[in-house]
Amino acid sequence: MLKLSRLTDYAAVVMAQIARHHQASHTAADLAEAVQLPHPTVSKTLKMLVKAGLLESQRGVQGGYRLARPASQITAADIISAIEGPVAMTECSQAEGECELAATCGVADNWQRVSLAIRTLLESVTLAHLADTAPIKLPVQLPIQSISLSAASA
Amino acid sequence: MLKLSRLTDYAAVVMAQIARHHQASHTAADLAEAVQLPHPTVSKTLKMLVKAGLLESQRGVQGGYRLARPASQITAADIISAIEGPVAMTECSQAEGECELAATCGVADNWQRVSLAIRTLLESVTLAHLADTAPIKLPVQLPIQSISLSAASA
DNA sequence: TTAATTGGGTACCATTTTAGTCCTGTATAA
DNA sequence: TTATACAGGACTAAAATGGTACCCAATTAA
Repeated sequence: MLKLSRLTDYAAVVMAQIARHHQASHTAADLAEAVQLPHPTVSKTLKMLVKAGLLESQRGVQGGYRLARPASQITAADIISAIEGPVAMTECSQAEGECELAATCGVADNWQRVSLAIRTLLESVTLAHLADTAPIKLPVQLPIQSISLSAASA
Repeated sequence: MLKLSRLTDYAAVVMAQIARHHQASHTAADLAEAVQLPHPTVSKTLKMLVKAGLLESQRGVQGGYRLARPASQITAADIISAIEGPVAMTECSQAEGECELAATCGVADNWQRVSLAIRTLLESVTLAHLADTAPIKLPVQLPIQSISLSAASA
C-alpha cells in the first residue's frame, strides 16, 4: 500500500483544521471535537507536531496550539516526517550503508533516487494546498524536473 | 517513513536478479542463494509475484521462474502492488468513500491527488531501470507533467 | 510408471509496530 | 490560588508483518 500511518493521517487533518482558522488558538479538546477523533489521540499527535516544530503551544487558560509558521511554508513532507520520521522508501535509504546485503542487492541506489523524487514531490505540496477545499493545482511539474532521478549521477 | 515492507524490498531485489539474467530459468533455491536470503521467504515472495502476473513459473525438473514480460514493461508500481496491494497513501484513497470522517476530514481529495502523483512516478520507473547498475536517467519529467495534480479538476 | 525435482497453497507462530489510554507534572491566566 | 491546558512518559491491547513448516501438485527423465 505504501500508505501513511493512521496517526499521520490524523496529523494532516488536524493541521488543516488549524490552518483554516489560523488566527485563533486551538485547544486539543476543540480540535478533537472538530475532527471527531478521541481527545487523547489528538493530543498525542499535537505533541508530536510541536516537537517537530510545526506547531507552537501555549499552556494554561486560553492556551492551545497555533501554526509555527504560515501554512504555505509547511509541507506534506514536514507533516509526514513529524509523525513517521524521515520520508524514505527503504531502510537503507536513510541509514548509511548498514545493509549487509548491499553486495547482492544491486537496487539500493536506484531506490534511493525514487525515494528522493517522492520526497521532493511531497515537499512541493504545502499545508495551504491540503487545507484548501479546491483541487490542488500546484506547480508540481517544476520541482520534479529538478529531480529527474539523475541527480545522483553528479 | 512511508516505507516499503521488507518483503517488497526482497521482491525488487529478486526481480532485478532475474531481470539481469532473463534468458535463464531461476529456481527459488538459486535465487535465495544469489540474494542471500532464506529460501522459504524468497519462495513466498516469488509466489506473490507469480500471482500478480509479473513472473511465470514452471514446475518440475528444470523448472523455475522467468519474467512474464520484458523488464522494461514491469514497473516499480507493479512490484509494490504485487506485494502490498494498490499504491495509495490513505485508506480512503483506495476504497470508495467508506470513511465516516469524510465530513470533518477535508483533506481526502487532495491526498488522493498526491497519491496519484506518486503512483504515476512509480509507474514510470521500470524493472529495467532498477536492475541497471547505472543511475536511473529515465524520463521522469514527462509523466509527471501529465499528473500536475490538477487531474481531478476535470 | 516411477522417482526425483520443483513450485503451490495453507496454516501457524513469533515479533514488531501501531494505536490508544492514562497518569503525573508544569505553566499560565484570571 | 485555582482552574485550565499542555508536556512527558509509561503501559497495554491490537494488528500487521515476517518467517517457517508441512503437505500437495505438476513435470520430466530414467
